[in-house]
Amino acid sequence: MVVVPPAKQASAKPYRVAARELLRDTLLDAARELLADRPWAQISMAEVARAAGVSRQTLYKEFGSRDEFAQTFVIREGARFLDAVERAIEQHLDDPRAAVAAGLEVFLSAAAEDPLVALLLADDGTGGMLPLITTQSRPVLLWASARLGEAMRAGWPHAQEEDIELLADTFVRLAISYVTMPRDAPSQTAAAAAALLSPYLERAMVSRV
Amino acid sequence: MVVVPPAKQASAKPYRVAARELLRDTLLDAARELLADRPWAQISMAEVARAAGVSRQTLYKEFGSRDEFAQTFVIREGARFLDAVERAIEQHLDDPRAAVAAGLEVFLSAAAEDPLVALLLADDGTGGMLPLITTQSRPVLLWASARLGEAMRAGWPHAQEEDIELLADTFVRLAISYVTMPRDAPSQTAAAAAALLSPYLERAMVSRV
DNA sequence: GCTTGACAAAAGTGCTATAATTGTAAATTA
DNA sequence: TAATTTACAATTATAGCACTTTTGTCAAGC
Repeated sequence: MVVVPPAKQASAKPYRVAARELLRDTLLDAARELLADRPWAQISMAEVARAAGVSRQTLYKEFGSRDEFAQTFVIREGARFLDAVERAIEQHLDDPRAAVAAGLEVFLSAAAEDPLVALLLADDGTGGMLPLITTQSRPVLLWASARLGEAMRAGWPHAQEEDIELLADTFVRLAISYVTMPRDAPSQTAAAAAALLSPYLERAMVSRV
Repeated sequence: MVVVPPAKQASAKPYRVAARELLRDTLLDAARELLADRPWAQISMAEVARAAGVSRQTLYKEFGSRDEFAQTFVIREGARFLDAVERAIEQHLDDPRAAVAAGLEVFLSAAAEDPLVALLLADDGTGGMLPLITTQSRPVLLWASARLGEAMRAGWPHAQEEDIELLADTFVRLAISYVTMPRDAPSQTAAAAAALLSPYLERAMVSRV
C-alpha cells in the first residue's frame, strides 16, 4: 500500500493572506519604480495603481490613504535594510561590539549607495517622504526599534528587556542621524558608534544573576 | 606717591570687536522677537533691520545673506541651551553619568518649554528653519559638538581626545533626535541615555595609563 | 562706518480659470 | 466574493498674468 504524501504547500499561508501580500508587494514595487524617475510629490495614486496593473480603488481599499501608503512604503523599504542589519548581527552573536559595528556599517553602506535614499534625502519641500524619517518618524522609529529588538532578543536571550529596548532605540536613532547627516565613511562611523555602545552592550548581553 | 590703578576695562575686547558683537546681538535679538509672532518665512531682512534700528545694508554686511543669518540665529539660540547643559555638566564632574543625565535633562526640558523650539519644529514647508537641525544640520552639529567637547575637555582633563569627540558628537545627535521625536519625559529619556553612555564614559574619563 | 537711495534679478502674491487628484460610493463584472 | 468600472464632490495642484515684495549689491553722502 503506497502512502501518498500530502502535496507540499506552496506556502504556509492561506490563499487569502498570500494574495493580499502579493497585492501589497506589487503596489509597493510599482511605487518604487516610479520613484526612480520623479519625487513622491509628483506621483499620483492613479499612476501607482496603473503601474501595478490594478484599479485605483483596490489601492485605496488596501492602504486607506496616500499618506498611509507612503508610510508603509518607507517602512517596507526600511525592511530591506533592516534585513541586512539583522543578518550582520546574527553573524557576530559571540561579539556584541562586532555585531553593532557590522550591522551599522551594512546599513550605512547600503543607504549611501541606494538611489532611493538619495532621492528621499534630496527632496526638501512638502508632500515628500522626508518628514517620515525626520519630524514624523515615530512610526518608522517604533517599527524599526521593535524589529531590531526582536532580533537582539533572539540572539542574546540573557539580555534584559529594558536594555534591549534602549539599545535598539538608540541604534535606530543614531542610524537615522548618520544617514541624514553623515559623520565619516560608513566603516569609521560604525566602528566609532560600536565602540561607544559596546561597554554597555557587553554588560547587558551577559546574564546578570 | 599714590599709584593710580588703571581704569578697569569695561571689557577685555577692543572697541571694534565689542561693537561688532553688540550689533550682531541686537540683530539676532530683533529676529527672535519677530519670530514670536510669525514663522521665519514671513519675516523679511528689512524688518529685522528695522526692528534692530539699523539699516538693511548693515545687516547684509554683517551676515552676508538671509541663509547665513538664519544659520547664525539657530546656533546662537542653541547656545542658550548649551550654556545650561554645560553648567549642568560642571556640577557633576565627579560623576560622569549624572553629568550626562543632568545635561540632557536640562536640554530636553528647556527645549520642550521653549516656544521658539515649538515654532521651529512645527514649521514644515520650505523657507523655514527646520532643515537647519535636520537635513542641513552639519554646521549646528559641528558647532555644538565642538563646544560641548571643549567643556568636557576642561572638566575631565584626563580623557582622551577621541573619546571626547565621539561622546560630544553622540550626545548632540541624540539630543537632536530626542527633540525632534521625543521618546519619554525629559527626565526618563535623559536617565536612559545616561545609563547607556555611562559605561563608556566612565572608562574614558579615567586616565588610562 | 553707517545710512540712504537706487537698482536688476529673483521670488512671492493675488487672482483667475482650468485641470488633476483625493477619497468615497455606487453599480457592474468575472 | 473581490476587483473593476463609473461616477461624483471636495480638495488641491497648475498655469497664466500682473503686480508687489524681497534679495543682494551698487555708489553716493553724512
